[in-house]
Amino acid sequence: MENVELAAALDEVADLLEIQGANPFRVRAYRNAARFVRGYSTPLRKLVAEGRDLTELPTIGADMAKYLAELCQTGKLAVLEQLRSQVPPGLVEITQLPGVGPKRAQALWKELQITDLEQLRQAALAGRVAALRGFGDKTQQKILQAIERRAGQQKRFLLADADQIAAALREHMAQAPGVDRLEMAGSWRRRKETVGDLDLLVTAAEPGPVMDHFTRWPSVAEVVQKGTTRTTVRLRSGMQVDLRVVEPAAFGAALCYFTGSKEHNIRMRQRALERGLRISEYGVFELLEGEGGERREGRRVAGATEQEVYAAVGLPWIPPELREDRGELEAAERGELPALVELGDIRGDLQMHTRWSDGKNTLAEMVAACLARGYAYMAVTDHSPSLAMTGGLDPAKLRRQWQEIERVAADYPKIRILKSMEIDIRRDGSLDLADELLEQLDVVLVSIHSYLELGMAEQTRRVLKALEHPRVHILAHPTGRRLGQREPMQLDMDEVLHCAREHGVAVEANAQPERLDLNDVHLFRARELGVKVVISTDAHSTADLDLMRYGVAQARRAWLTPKHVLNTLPPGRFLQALRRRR
DNA sequence: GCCGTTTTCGGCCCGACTGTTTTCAGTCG
Repeated sequence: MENVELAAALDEVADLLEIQGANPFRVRAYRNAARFVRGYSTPLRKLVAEGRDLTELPTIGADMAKYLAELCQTGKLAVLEQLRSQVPPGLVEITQLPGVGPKRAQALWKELQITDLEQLRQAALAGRVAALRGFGDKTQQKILQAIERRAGQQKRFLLADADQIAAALREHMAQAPGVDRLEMAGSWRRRKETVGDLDLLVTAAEPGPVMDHFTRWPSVAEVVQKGTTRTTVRLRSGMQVDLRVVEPAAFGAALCYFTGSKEHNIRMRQRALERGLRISEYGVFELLEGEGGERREGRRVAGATEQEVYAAVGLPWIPPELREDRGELEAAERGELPALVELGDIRGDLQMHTRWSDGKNTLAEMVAACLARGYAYMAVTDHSPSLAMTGGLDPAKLRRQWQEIERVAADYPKIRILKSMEIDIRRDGSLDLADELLEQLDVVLVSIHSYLELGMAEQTRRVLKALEHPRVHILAHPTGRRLGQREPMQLDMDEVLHCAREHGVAVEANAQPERLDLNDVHLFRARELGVKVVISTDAHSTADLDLMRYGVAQARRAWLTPKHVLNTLPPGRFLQALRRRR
């Protein structure tokens, strides 16, 4: 059982306990554990198999350790089975409706015997929901609307799509009356692979006109709520946007607060309390002891900038990509925050396609585009023959491509064009190109495009076999996932990463917005194990070369510095490092 | 249920908005 599955089980326990009305702190304990497990880079099943003491991990106490071991060893969790028999699982879906939380879900269940969305819809249509205590006509109406459009509203957006909406929003809001500063916060700023909503933060003398300007944006489909400090709208695209207006003296505190993550903020506030301070979106305040021992807020000691807020609790500024409570506060405390890799550090792109296979641009166009981006080298990685539908290159065609590479190279002496190929890993783990040709390539990139649904054992063996081939340099988009479209392959990633390290093979951080493969958690694990990483765009056009920033963003979320990323090296050292096998 | 130079009990982050209420609970981020 993989970490994400363990986390899902713990989250479901939390959901069901919450509907039961359990102690909220107990519920939180399950959620904290689930969140930790989901983001933890080492598979817990391995630690369990080794008999390690899981209670040494944060958020895991005696009970959680027992449950995790049970899940790893049996695939089941008795506590969860029991809860499912006590609480109808359909209620969980009901709590996911906006405006319906555990309390109302429980009322619907106990008072009206409602256990799923369809029953709720019927009850609401019949007007029985509005009659419940704590509900009313408006709530009933909202519930109905939420059920009707449920499919559209749950989705998360690819980071690249969110970027487009964010840019348009920024342009509109920059023209709002009296707007001074304007920043996008939230998971967008932390560069998460998908974004659920956008948080826009502005400073303005008067909030009213700014809120009005915001709700008049043509892309707005519905104003969800509107106040003097916060307004929420839903766009025609389905994206929800929150606008907050704050005073300049609180801008940094608000930016921290709305950037999150929630867990990072909680740790920051706890840290503040330990120092006799209180952090809110309005600033960092002294806490004074009142007459009766109660604590009241004193003067504001920080708030205008993020740097100030962190400094107030004795920390350096922490890059947004790290704010996930994955050890960044501790690292900041020790003065060991990583100097994260930046787009400008990248010296070459190592996966791209041309018209020789399924790319849209010619080789010469791709070379000129790479040069324009300041790269010192690039790898031309058209597909191998078995991917017929992409126009994969057979040996004869490959040799003709080499001739063209040599011709084009003569015209572009400032960039090194590396002969390469994205070679398909066949079902049995063998490679879709003869050894004799592999030997003539500068860079050998391998990846899987077929039989994605094999079981974990077989799929893992297949990849390991490919990595053991002495000519292989890079494993591209290792899990094959496509966000929102295709689940990752069943793959024992820890085995794969260990094997990659053993054989000196680099793993790719594919920058395609719907791939981002490996993801941040796997890249973090690669870094821990000392596996080499390359960041590549997998470009199919010159424009795609600009996707590099999405790969870099995920690498940053994985704490990678330039020294972890091979394609930050100059050409000579890059090739040396790439070919160093162990 | 977790956690501890405020340790084995008693805490556990903070504020805005809405709707249903007559002073606040529920939900959300």
